Amino acid sequence: MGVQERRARERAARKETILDAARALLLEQGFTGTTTKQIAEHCELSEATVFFYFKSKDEIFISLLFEGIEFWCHGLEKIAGLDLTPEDTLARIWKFFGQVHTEHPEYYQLSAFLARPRSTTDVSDEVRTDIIQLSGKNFQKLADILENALGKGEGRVAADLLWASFLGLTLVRESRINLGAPRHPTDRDMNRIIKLITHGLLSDTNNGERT
Amino acid sequence: MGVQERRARERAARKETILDAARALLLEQGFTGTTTKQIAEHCELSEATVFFYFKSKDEIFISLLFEGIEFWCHGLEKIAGLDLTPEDTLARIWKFFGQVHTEHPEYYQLSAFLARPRSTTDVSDEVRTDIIQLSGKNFQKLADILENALGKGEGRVAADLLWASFLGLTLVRESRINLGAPRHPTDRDMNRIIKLITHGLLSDTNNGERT
Amino acid sequence: MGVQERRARERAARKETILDAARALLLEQGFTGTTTKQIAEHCELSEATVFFYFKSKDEIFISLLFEGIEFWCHGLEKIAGLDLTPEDTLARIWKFFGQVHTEHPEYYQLSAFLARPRSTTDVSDEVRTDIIQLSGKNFQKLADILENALGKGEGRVAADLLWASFLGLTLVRESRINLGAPRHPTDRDMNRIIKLITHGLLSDTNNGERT
Amino acid sequence: MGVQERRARERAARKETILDAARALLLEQGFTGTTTKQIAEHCELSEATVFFYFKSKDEIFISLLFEGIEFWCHGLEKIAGLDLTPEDTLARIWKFFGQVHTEHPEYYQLSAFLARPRSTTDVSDEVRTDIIQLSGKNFQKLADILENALGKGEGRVAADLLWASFLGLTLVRESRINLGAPRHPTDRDMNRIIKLITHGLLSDTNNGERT
DNA sequence: GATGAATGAGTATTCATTCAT
DNA sequence: GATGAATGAATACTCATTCAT
Repeated sequence: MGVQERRARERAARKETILDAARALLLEQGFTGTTTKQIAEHCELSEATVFFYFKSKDEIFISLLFEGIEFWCHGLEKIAGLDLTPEDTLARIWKFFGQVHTEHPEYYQLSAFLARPRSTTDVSDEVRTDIIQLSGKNFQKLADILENALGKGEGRVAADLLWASFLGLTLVRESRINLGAPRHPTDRDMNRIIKLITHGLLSDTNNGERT
Repeated sequence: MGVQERRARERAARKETILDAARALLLEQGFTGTTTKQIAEHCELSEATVFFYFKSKDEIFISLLFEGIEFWCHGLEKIAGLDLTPEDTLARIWKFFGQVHTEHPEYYQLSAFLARPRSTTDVSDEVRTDIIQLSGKNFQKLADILENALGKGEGRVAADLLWASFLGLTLVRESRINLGAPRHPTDRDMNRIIKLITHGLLSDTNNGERT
Repeated sequence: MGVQERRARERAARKETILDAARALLLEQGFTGTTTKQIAEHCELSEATVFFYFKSKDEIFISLLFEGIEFWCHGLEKIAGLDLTPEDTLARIWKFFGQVHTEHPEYYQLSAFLARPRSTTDVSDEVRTDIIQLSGKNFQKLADILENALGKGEGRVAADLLWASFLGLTLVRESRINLGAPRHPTDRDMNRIIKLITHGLLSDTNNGERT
Repeated sequence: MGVQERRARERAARKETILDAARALLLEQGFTGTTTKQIAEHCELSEATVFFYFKSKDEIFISLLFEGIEFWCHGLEKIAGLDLTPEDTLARIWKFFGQVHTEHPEYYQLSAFLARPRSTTDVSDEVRTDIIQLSGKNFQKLADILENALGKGEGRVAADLLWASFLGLTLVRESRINLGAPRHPTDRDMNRIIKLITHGLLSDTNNGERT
């Protein structure tokens, strides 16, 4: 028994090692830009061993994605359980986004991977459905939290705004050549921005459907 | 002379054809995912001809980037020349972002391309500097426009917020599998969001440096 | 024009070079045993060049097969046009089988290739249908020739017997380790055998359906 | 001792399991087309275990071959012991060939395997010699039986003819795409053919060495 | 005995790029 | 100018085999 347990633990550890390598490389080079050889070298294993643990390159990145989705799920559940003022709720969410970015920085890139249109070895429909469903649930949870905090049926739009802003800022911040600002947004900038958004969301009394 | 002129025109036209093909493919498949063969087929030329007009694959995408930067430059200059209320300025900028996305949708993707760290045929330092400088100027122009409209030294932060929000929303909107919301933000959502941002930026009186 | 013609000729010649290499290797090592690298080395081209002329490994071997089928077709047509005694007809056919074996010795092996059950990049249904149809026509032609010579509705069975005997003898003759006889059948043996078969077919008066 | 015996029996049984799997796969996919992983999966063992019982992939197929050779040997001895008319002898041999094909259908394919010229882990010379010797003995036995039945020094040629015809017919019959006849030879066809051959062999009075 | 893990050497195929015509 | 032909270096993935437990 002890043997089997240890084996399972070791196996899990190796898998995680491989995922860590893939994560790092994905961030720097994107999906097509990352090769299985690089991944293997990065974790000092032979390519064949990588394929012993994962059936294909795709499977590696899908595993990464599921890890990210789960991280989201836990984080949002924790926030939902807290009892905070609207302002603090927004701040807390923003902070959580930062954590996602710290611990699963590849999460943003993965959407690009899944967006590939006609790739050959494409993700199976089953997996695709799982991803969509789980992601959808996560987003709904975020919208619910915001709806609770803000009321006014703005939860969904607020979720869009927060999530997209953070995503955009993150991308800008990470790219080595900044196509926009001559310096990347700092943490202070980020704080300033969430305050502006908060302000917009909270003081927004006279909204409505005047498209 | 007339002959030379015509030649130059034809040459420019051919180059544009190639760039159009590259643009379309870049959007669907990313930089590493797009092959020179695909580009050649897409514009019904031989690969060798593509390489006659552009020294390398990288050069094609860099040209694309410069086109985008120029588009930005013109657009922002036009906006700077207008005399609008703060609210309308924000709306106008948001609308312009939409135009960038319509006519140079690849612009967002290109940052990923430039972010590659150790690519072999890497962009020359000279080119890199050009890109940074021109992009920086553009961003500064945006910040100036916003500073004029809002005052309070918030131009730079406002520029970050607007640009990042739009970038994030765009990415979310374009990805085929939505990792966030179960449905992609609509134009209506986009409008709603710029209103929220506007609100935040304009009514934000008691801001300051209380991180 | 001259240029294009020459190009076409050169192209055809190169293709034939590759096919020759493939033919030789197929005979020695079978389909899965023959690698594209070997083929390339054998005709002193790079692997990439081989793939420039043929879309895939499969395509190479299918081309080989079609060459063989065509060779059959021509040969049988010629025989059908002759006016020979039954005995000479059989001898002529047997001799033709020998020619097939000399000039397209791989033809026999190719059936094994096509027999592969669940191969991934399998032959397209279209191609498969072509092969079956053309081969079937060839066989029918053989059966017709034999029916003309022998009468008695034995054409089909005679065709089976001749063809299978020759195929079997050829395989036995080519294998390096003989699983049967301690020496391989010689040309003299082959002649002796066709005489025996001829005898059986011609003197066979009291046949019938007494299974 | 009882323990040792049981062990030996179990060991033999395991080996046979592996050989059965290899046999089945060999038939469908050929030697190079069959992988040790497939063999292991087919008999629900780990690959490592397969390699515990057999030193190499080659050894597995060689064992298969020796089984076939032994089957031949027993079968021919039995026939040699019978006292039959020439006609019945031929029929009996033909029937035996059918049994070989039923119980050791891979036997035919194995010649191809052994024919490989420069395979890396090639069969040792010792083994090769064994195979040749044993096969040779078998064939000689067949020739002797036929010589006894037919006289006239035709035993060897008759053996060639019978064996090759059957081999050829079998191959044609098994291939999924028939390169020859539009339908595969049936049992009835097979019977018809042995009658023709019999006829040829028995009534052949005026033969001789007039090549 | 049995097996999970590990790997060096392949395996078909693709890619960006060059060059002679 | 334009292109068919050619290729070295990759690229994802497989294979037979070994070894520690």
